Amino acid sequence: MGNIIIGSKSKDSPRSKESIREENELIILFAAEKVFAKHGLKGSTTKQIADMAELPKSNIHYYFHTKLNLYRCVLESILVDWMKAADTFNTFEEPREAIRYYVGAKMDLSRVRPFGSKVWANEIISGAPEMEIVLSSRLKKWVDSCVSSINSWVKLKKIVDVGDAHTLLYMIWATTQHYADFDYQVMILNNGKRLTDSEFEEKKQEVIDLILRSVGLNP
Amino acid sequence: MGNIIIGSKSKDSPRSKESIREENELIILFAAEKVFAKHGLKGSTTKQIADMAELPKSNIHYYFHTKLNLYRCVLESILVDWMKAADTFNTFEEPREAIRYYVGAKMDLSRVRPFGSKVWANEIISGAPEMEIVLSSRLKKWVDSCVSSINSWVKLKKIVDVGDAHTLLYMIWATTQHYADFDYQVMILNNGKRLTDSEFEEKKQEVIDLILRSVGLNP
DNA sequence: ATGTAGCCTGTCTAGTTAGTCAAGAACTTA
DNA sequence: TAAGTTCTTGACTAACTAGACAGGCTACAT
Repeated sequence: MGNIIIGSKSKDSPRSKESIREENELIILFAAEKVFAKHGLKGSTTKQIADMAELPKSNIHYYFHTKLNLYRCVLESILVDWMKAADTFNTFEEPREAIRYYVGAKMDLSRVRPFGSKVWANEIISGAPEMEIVLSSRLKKWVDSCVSSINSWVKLKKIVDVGDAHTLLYMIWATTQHYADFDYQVMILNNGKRLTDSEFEEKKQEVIDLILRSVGLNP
Repeated sequence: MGNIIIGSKSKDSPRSKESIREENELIILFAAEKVFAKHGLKGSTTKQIADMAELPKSNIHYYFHTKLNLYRCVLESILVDWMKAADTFNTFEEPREAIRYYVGAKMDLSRVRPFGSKVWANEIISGAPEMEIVLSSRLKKWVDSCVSSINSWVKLKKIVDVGDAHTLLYMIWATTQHYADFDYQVMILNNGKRLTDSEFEEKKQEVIDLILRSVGLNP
């Protein structure tokens, strides 16, 4: 009894120090992501996070010292996933494939990790007080390379002239992240039912097609 | 001296009780919109709002009683503007004009009232605890009529088959509101400079063109 | 087995915050 | 001008919160 508890502490076999820290940090990060997504940095309390993680509040402070530090760790951990998706944009020569894969990857992220997207959304809406440097360095650099990809496609007449390439990029971000950030609204307007996996795959394809057409490509 | 103070209290001529209440409520609503946009409901303090409004904290409570009530009033006041823009969608028969005007109106709102958009974004991200009823009644009804407009355009072959009409609607919302909600990010990626009015007009046109093309219309 | 380093947690505290209240100021009306 | 109403505001309070900390516990090396 109690041997096959998955994702929980086993009371039978002792855990190594290393795995204890690793596991607890992950549990806390995951719980914090959820709570921060719902209430923002200031609106979240360490008690809420502790309850979500099913740990005493002191543990949160033991592992992450301060709420702000935990918040930054959550943002960083999300960024890792985002950057992976971002890479797909520059691994394809042809705009059709690049857009298809990038939009698909962003939609998948919205589905799999909606809380992460929400935490970032909150952070940006609040004026990115903690992530300004990331935005103006890492993100800016990636966006610049993206913009020049798009511009080269325009020059080669592979897509129509979209004007400022940022506009296209914003449309892609905004639309894909909408399914994470505003999932509650999407649910209500879907007659109160959360999108099923197959419904979501449909929407993903529709979004890809809309965006492909928006740059003059036939899906 | 002090007679021509615009938008501020004159110390010379006494104000009528009626205008005092009206003016102060507006000042507080405006200040609250700004503060709530930045910090969310829980993250904002009545002291911050009071400071923004340049009034003692007690005045906030005198006029709006509780923070939650003030928050609801802010949301309601934004909704009025949103619904006005929403109306434009159904006043045009032709999809090209309907989309052009609706997207234009939403972009203008993002420019003129970015804080309002942010407050709503925060509210939806948090699961719309205060505005659930508005979403599932007023908004749902409007969206349904929009969706049938779009579907009829598809049936009449005026636009391409976009699949679920909601997807198109979400793309329009997400993209236009991006310029309000993520204005800070937009600024950073615009080399740290806020978009000028004429730059914004350019982007507005680009967004309109992207969306028109996405449904198979030639801008 | 025994020491030590790291894990765990209940309790405490200093600081913050929403909302109250009472007393006074300003406008209104008769 | 005098009474009545509404506006204004500093001071206060009860509730909450981030974080500190001491003392106990557990793994692990020697």
